[in-house]
Amino acid sequence: MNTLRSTGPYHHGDLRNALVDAATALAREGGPDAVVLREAARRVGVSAAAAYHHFANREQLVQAVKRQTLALLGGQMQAALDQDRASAAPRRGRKQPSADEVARSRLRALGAAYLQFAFDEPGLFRVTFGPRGPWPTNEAAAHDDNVGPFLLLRQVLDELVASGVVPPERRAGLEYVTWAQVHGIATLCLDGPLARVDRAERQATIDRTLDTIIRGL
Amino acid sequence: MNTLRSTGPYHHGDLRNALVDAATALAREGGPDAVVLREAARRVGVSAAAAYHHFANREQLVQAVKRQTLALLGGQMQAALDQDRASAAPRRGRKQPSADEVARSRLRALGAAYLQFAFDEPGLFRVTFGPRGPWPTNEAAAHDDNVGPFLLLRQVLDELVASGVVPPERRAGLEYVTWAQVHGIATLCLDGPLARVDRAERQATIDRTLDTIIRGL
DNA sequence: TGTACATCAGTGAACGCGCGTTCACTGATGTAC
DNA sequence: TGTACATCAGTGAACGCGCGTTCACTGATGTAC
Repeated sequence: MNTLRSTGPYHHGDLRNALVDAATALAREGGPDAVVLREAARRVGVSAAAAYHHFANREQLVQAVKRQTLALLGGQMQAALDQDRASAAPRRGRKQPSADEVARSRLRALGAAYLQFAFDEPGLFRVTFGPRGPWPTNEAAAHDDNVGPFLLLRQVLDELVASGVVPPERRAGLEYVTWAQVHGIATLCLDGPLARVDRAERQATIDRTLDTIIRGL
Repeated sequence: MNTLRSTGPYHHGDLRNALVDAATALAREGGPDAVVLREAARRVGVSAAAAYHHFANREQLVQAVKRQTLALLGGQMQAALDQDRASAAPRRGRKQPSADEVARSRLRALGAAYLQFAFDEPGLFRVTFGPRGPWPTNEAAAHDDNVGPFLLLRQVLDELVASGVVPPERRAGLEYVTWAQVHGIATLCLDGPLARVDRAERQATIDRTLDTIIRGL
């Protein structure tokens, strides 16, 4: 057992990020109501007042958590797309999938990744897509190779048009229609009537929803 | 100006309902965080402690608001169905719509009514379908001629099967798929990226969503 | 018809809580000269 | 290389708030006899 380090250096050095991480952990553990500025400061080992050198108020801290969460979600959606591409790569003994099959598969992968995130991280999901404060924008969450969830969806929908699955005249606003479908089922599963059904039935409903999204294109 | 009635009768007579109504008004005005037991008591003109003769705790009061809201929603959905039936009634100079057209129209009316309710009553909607506490059950909200939103949806989906629009093998779980679609777009419009777009664009997205629901059947 | 009494539905004061935020302050850091 | 000083990033204590809930109580009601 080591000695407790009761005091660190006077200046933290990266307090802003530390607070966002602590607040994110709170959101993860307990959802919107659990994101408490004082508790985040406590976890970092700093006075509550110190937070006000980095955030104007609690709401700004929460917004930072939302942005971080959206970036995380974007990463997982990108990873799902990458994996989908890898598993569709030509191998001997398997026929090449057609362009429209590929595009459909990518949209499904995107939706499945969104739902997987909701189930893996219900607290973060509820904070990010809850009724309090604006939802984080794709632009705010995107950086480096992470282009953000919304742009990924946009790209895949464009592929669906290019491959002839979606008639161009139906392309407008399709981001929102598809997002709503997948978001709605996430909500029903997390907080609604599907929250208490068993895994298998829930998965069946999810599959049916993804089928319906594809069919509705 | 009349004299202020500073004191009423000692016994209220219908305090439980009065508290639920006051709490519903709070929900309507300010959403989940605004449903404050003390304030509901204040509005009714009664001590906060009196509420505890009718509710075990705040959560029970909120649940009552949710039930009342679901009943209200059910009423409006029923009204929308009635009106749809009336407007589809045979008149001279108009051809009789086919059974599958009728069924589709009814589903659309149901979805439109759900969305209209969300926009008319965002506070109630957020309380009822929010992440805190279970969603009210159809059974709890149904009474008298009000059969509840979920049962209405079920009935209309059955009509879609009967009229051949929906293949029977696709009927299972369809309540949740369609509910999710319409609920998702409500969420995006109320709290999400569509909250800040103008009415026309929002309406266009709603129409596209309803089209997509019908097409996806 | 009258009365004792159990029960019901209120009161008002208080408790304990933990939050967000502000304040006057101080220790640490870095830069101009 | 040293030093004065502005600035930055912390501290700890306090404020004010309003909430949910509990407590001992009292006024009103209805029922048994």
